[in-house]
This record gives sequence, C-alpha cells and structure tokens, in this order.
Amino acid sequence: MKSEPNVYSIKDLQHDGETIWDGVRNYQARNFLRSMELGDLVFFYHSNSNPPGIAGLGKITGINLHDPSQFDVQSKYYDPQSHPDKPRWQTVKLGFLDEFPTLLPLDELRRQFNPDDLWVVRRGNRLSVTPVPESVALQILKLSKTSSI
DNA sequence: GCCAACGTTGGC
DNA sequence: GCCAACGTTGGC
Repeated sequence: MKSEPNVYSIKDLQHDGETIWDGVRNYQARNFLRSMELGDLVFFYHSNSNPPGIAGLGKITGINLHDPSQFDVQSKYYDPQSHPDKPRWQTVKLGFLDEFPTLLPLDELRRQFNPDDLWVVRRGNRLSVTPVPESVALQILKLSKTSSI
C-alpha cells in the first residue's frame, strides 16, 4: 500500500497504532482492498519521496469497512454519488507492525524483481494498492532485514 | 519542475 | 460508445 510520507508515513502509523485507509477512489485499488483478509501482511510504500521505497510493515486489522470520507461533505474524498444504503467505497484498517531498519528503495526492488511479479516496479504504475505474491513477499522480508516476522 | 502514464469527464 | 481534453500520480 502506497502513501506519500509527507501526508502519512510509516512513523505516523507507528504513532497511531492503526488507521483506517480512507480516500482510495480507484475501482481496481478498491477491489484489492475488498479482497483483503484479517491478518494479511502489508508492505508500506513511501511514494513521491526521495528515495521512494518500502518503509515498513503493517497488517490488516479490519476488513470490509465503509470508507467514512465518502459521506463527509468536508472531506476532499467526499463522493456525492455514493449513498449510505449502498456505499461505493470499502476499505480496511491497517495496523502497525514494523518500520524497516533501512528503507528498501525502489531501485533495489527494480534490481531484484520483475515487473510482472511486483506492480510497484512497473513503469507508469499508479495504483495505490497492489497485490504481492507470497514468494516475492518472502524475498522482500529477507531483503528488509526486519526482525518483526 | 518536467513529463509519461493513465483514469475520468463530457461533448458529440 | 468514441475520444479529446483534462487532471492526477509519481519517478526522476
């Protein structure tokens, strides 16, 4: 899952303990959110930063939640087309697990992985929520030197 | 700051 | 339903 660290970083997640992942307004990303299960591991990716890369680990602590911001007129994510009896945007709650000892940078990910296996290294990829195959996830964990798993 | 990629909008 | 225009994302 991607986040711009100047907006919400892995340290913010650590501070909060968990957070509702609101504001996703892309159907493909939403569908990935819908498919998540309790306890799923999440790589927390810092986008639009220098350097971009995976900053830490989270896990899913709540599933199939209605994104509250879709009904919040004040929110920039407000969606007037979405109705409370049939919410359009579902999301998850993300809990903090670990901040990697060092950020695992995008260029390292590009060296290690094939764009077919890891969406984040795909050219022009803009999806903010993408699946990671288990075999790739295990390799990333190894590269990250995290001691939390 | 540039620009490629690509999703969304709206006229037709 | 097509597609040009436009806006956003995000790496560099």
